[in-house]
Amino acid sequence: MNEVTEKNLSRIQREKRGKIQKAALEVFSKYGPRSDTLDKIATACGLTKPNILYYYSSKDQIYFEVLNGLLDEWVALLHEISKEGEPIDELLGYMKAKLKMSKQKPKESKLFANEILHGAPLMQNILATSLRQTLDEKVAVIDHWVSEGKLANVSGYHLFFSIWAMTQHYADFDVQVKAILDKNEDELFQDAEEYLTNLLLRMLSLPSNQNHSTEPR
Amino acid sequence: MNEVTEKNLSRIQREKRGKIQKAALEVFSKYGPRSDTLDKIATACGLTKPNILYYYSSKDQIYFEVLNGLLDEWVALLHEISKEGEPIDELLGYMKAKLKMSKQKPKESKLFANEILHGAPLMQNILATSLRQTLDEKVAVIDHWVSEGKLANVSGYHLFFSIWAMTQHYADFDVQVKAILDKNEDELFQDAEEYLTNLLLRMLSLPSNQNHSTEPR
DNA sequence: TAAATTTTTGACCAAATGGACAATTTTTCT
DNA sequence: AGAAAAATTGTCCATTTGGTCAAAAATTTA
Repeated sequence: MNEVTEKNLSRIQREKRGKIQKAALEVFSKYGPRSDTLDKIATACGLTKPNILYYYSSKDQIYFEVLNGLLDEWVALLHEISKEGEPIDELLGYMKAKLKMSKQKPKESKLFANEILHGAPLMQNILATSLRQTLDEKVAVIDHWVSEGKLANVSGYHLFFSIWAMTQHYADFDVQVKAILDKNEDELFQDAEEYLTNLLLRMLSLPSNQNHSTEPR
Repeated sequence: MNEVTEKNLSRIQREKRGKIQKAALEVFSKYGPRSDTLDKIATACGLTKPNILYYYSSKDQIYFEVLNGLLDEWVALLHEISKEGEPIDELLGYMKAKLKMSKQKPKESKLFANEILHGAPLMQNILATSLRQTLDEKVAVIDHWVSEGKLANVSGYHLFFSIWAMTQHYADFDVQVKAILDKNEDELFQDAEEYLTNLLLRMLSLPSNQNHSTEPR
C-alpha cells in the first residue's frame, strides 16, 4: 500500500522500502543543476527561449559563466589579504568581508555551494588551479606570520576552510538558522560577526600576547 | 553570436547577456531536488518504476522519508550530549561524532545540505520543531555550564552552528577541499579533527583553567 | 534609402519524466 | 487446494524540457 502507515508493513514491504530509500539516497545526493529551466530564466528576464539560446549556445554555458563570475569575486577577496598588514587584523578583515558578502549575496553563495556540493562538475578545474594557487599564496603568508611569532600556530588551509564554512553557513543554511533563532537578518549577522571575531581572536592570538581583547566591544 | 568571444560584444549583446545572467542566478539559486529521476532510482534498486510507485505514492514522498531518517540521526547525536559529563569533553565528543558521521555518510550529509540550501521546502517544519527543541535544550545545558564557570562564555547557538558548519564542510564541500589539499580522506579527516579539537579547546577553555592541553597528542 | 547584418520570434521536435491503470503473477490465508 | 490479498509489470500518456530552424523584424552600415 502507498499509505504512510507506521508499522503494519509486510516483510516484502519492509525490504523494498529499504531498497528504494537506499537507491534514492544514491541518486538524490549527487544530482546536478538540472532542475532550472530555460523557460524560467526566459520568463525571469523577459526574453524568449530561442533568444536566450542566441546568446548562449546551451543552458550549461549560462550556468558556467555565472559561476565563473562568482569565483572571481571570491578569489578577489582573498587577494586583499596583505602580508604587510597586521596579521590578526588582516584575517579578521577577511572574515568580515566574507561574512558581509554572505549577507549581501546569499543567492550567489547558494548557487556556488550547490555547485560544489554536487561535485563541481564545471568548476573543478578552476578550483584546482585559480583558487588553489591564490590560497597557496595566502597560506604561505600565514605560515610566515606564524614563523615570525605574530600569530598562533594554526594550519592556514584549515583556517580558511573554517572561515569559509562558518561565514557561508549563515547564508547557505539561513533557513535552518532562522528556524532555530528568531532573529532578523541584521541581528543575525551582527551576532555572527561578534561570535566569529571572538573565535578568530582566540584561535589566532598568541598565548602570551594579550594585546587583542577577546571581548568584542 | 553564440561564441564565447571575449570582448567583441555589441551593445545589445552586452545588455542581454547581463539580463540573462541575472535571471539565471535568480532561478539557479533556488531550485529543488528535481533532477533525480524515478527511473534512476528504479535502476539503482532493481525495481520497476510502477513498483516503486506502489510503495511510495510519489517521488516527493520518497525524498521526504529519506530526509526524515537523516534528521533523526542528526538529532540523536545531539541527545548524547550529557549535562552530567565534563563540559568540554561532551562538546568535543559531539564534534568528533559529527565529524565522524560526515566522513562515513557524505552522501547523506550532502543530501541534507542540499535540502536546506534550497529553502528546506519539506523539512522547514521539522527543523523549527524537532531540531529546534532539542537544540534549545542543549543550549540551556551550555548556558548552565557557563554560569557555573565550567566553560568560557560562548553563545550556545552559534557554537553549534559553527560545529555544524565546520564538520560538514569536510563532507559537503569535499571536492573543493580536495582540489586544494592533496590528501586522502583519512589524512584529511585526521587533520580536521586535530584542527577542530584545537579550535574548540581555545573557544571553550576558561582563560585561567589550563588543564586542557591545546596541543592534541 | 537600400543593402547587409544582427537580433528576435513562432512553430516545431525528440527525448525524458512522473505517474496512471488494468492485467498478471506471486504470496498468504483458510 | 483454492480463494483472497498483495505485489509486480507492460503499456500508455500528458507534460516538460533543451534545443532547432527558417522566417521576420530591427538595427547598422554604406
